[in-house]
Amino acid sequence: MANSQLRSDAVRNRDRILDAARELFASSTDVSMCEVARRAGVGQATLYRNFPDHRALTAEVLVEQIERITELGVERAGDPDAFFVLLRNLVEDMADLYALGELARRDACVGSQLEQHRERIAELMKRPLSDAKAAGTLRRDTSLDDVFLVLLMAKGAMTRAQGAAARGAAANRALTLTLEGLMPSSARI
Amino acid sequence: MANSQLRSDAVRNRDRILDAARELFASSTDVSMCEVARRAGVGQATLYRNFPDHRALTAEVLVEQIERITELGVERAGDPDAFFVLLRNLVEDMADLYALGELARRDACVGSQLEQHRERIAELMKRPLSDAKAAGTLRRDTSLDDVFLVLLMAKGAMTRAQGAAARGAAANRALTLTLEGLMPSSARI
DNA sequence: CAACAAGTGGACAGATGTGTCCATTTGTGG
DNA sequence: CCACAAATGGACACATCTGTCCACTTGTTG
Repeated sequence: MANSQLRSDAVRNRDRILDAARELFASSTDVSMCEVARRAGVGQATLYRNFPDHRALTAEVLVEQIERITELGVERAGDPDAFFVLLRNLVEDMADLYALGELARRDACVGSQLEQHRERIAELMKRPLSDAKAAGTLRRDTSLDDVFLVLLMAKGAMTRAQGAAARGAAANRALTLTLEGLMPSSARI
Repeated sequence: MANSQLRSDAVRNRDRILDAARELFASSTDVSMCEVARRAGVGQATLYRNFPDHRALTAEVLVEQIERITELGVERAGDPDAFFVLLRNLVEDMADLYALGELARRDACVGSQLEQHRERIAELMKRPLSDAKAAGTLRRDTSLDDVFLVLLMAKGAMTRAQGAAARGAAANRALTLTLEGLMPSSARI
């Protein structure tokens, strides 16, 4: 590990910084580096040596989130209704770290890091998507792009909700609407 | 009018400021007062006399948008498929002034002004909503809250789209998904 | 336990944004 | 056309955030 070259206190500080960042990013989009440092109980120099700028810190926390989500997903990969389970999981994870997605979008870390995110989710959902279509539980014209659209829609649904619980509820309702639709089947085109 | 008490050049400047604000707010969420003043070709003092702070300016532009949207809607009020037409209109309007919604959410102008917005849209959609349910073109368990959820979802769908056209497309796809659902009717619960 | 390099904290410079102030300009009513 | 109040513009004081620097502290290794 690269970590083994770090002094023990340096490792501890790095972890503290990431913890603080995770906590702060979860609830608010506008967090200054100064604030992160204070919350972590370290000086600014320490923060900036570990993460050269605001973007780098965001990226690191984002990557962690991605890892967690994809790991969680891989387990269900074979499952017949994996598509729906995974989708719900993704959406719920977003509810936990709502502000982070917001942050990632604003910072230009978006370019490299978020594309990676996208790629991994695409990889994760590909099989379940075609399985669900084959099983007849999903409309045949559903595309991978639609999956991302649904994620964004769920994210939008959380906008006005306060607190992780309310966000989760809103996201779930949004997902249900998207899956089942508002029109009765008899009125469909 | 309160305007009749203003000097003619003052009126002109006020309009210029609002024009500039509208233009800038349409494309970006992060606009400084300084920038608005420069774009409008007025000094900062002029800007600040008309709108005491950032919030006041946002609110004014927001109110204008609300007026336009609701007016547009009132015309179709009687129409049998008014619900769907209005929903699509609202969503498309949001695509035009995407950043403004974002701005409104961030500024605490949300409290009073955005609640008003909500109220007016609620008033506007109430009739069409129950008409559509009565006509059988809408699921009977659809609530007014769902309408707002759909708006937020459409807004979310626009997140990654660049340019008004792309945003419009994303929003429309989102609306279609929400109305028709991703599941084939045979697979519904 | 000593010596040294790795690591640290807080002060600081520079950039950017907000809102205020006042000397000067410009419409307007008589 | 004049006098005056309304309106203006840009400088400025104040706040906040970013990222750097350096004198000092602390872990580590022999």
